[in-house]
Amino acid sequence: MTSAVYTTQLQAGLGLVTETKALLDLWVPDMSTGQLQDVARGAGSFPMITARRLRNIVTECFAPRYLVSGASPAAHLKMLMASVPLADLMQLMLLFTSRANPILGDFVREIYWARYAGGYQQISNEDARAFVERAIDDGRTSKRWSETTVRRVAAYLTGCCADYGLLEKGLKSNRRILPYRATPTASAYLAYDLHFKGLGDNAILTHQDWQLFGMGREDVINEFKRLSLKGHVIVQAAGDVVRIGWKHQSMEALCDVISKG
DNA sequence: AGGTAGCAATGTGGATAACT
DNA sequence: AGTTATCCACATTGCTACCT
Repeated sequence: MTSAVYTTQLQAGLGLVTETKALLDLWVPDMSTGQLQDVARGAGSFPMITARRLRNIVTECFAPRYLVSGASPAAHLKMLMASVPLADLMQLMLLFTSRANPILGDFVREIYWARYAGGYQQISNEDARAFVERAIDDGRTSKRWSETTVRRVAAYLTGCCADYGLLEKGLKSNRRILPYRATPTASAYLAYDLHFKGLGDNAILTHQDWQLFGMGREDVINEFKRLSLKGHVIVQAAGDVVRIGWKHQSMEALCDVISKG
C-alpha cells in the first residue's frame, strides 16, 4: 500500500495513550526532544521508568508520531485534549502512529479491515505474523528480520491495535475484533488535515488514511455529509463530481471549534 | 569520536499447563 | 488443591553498523 520501508520502531512502545497525554501536558511549542525528556523527568510524571526508557518513548515514539510537520500533531492534540473524549483522541493517535509506522497502517488497512468486512470475530498474532512474513518476502524491510523479531513485531501490531481500541485488550495472542468507527471529530480532523496539505477534493475522498477507519470513497462522501450537518463543510455532489466547501480557515480554527462544540 | 537507527537480548511478572 | 514449570507479552537495556 505505502512504499515506505517497514521498521521495528513499534518495539519502542505501542499505543502509549496515557504516556502521550502526559507528555502533551508538558510539551510546549519549539521544545526539543531533549528538553521534553528533561521536563518529564523533572516533573516526576514518569516515576516508574528509567531515563533510558523515557528516551525511547520520547525519541522513538512521541517525536516520530507527534513532532513531525512542525509539531502540528502535538499542538492540535494539546488543543483538543481537555474537552474531547479519549476515544476520539485515540483515533487521532492511530492516524499519527500509522503515518510514523507504515507497517501498522498497512496492517490495519489490509488485515484488520479485511477481517472485519469478512465477518471474522478475531485476529490472532499468527495472522499478524503471516502478514509480517509476507511483507519481508515482498522486500518491505531493509533486511530479513530474525525469527524473534518477526514474532515480536507481529505481537506489537495486534497489541497496538488493542491500545487504540480496534481489538480487545489484555495479554492475548488471539484478540476479538471490536466495533470501530471514525468519530466526527476524527473525520473532521482528517478531512481538514488533508485539505490543508494541499490535496484536491477528489484526492481527499480516496486518500488511504480513511482506510485506517475502514472507509472507502463512498463512505467518505457519506461522512462529509454528516460533517456538513455539523457545519464543518458544505458538500455539493452532482453525479460523480463532489465539491467541498471548506468552512474553517486553519487547523487551529477547526480545533478551536471542535473543542468548544 | 560521537550520535543514531535498527535490531537483538535480557528482565519481569502474569497466566496457564503440568505435575504431585 | 497446591506447587512447579513453561510460555508469553511487554518493558528495558544492549549491541552494532553506519553516518556525521
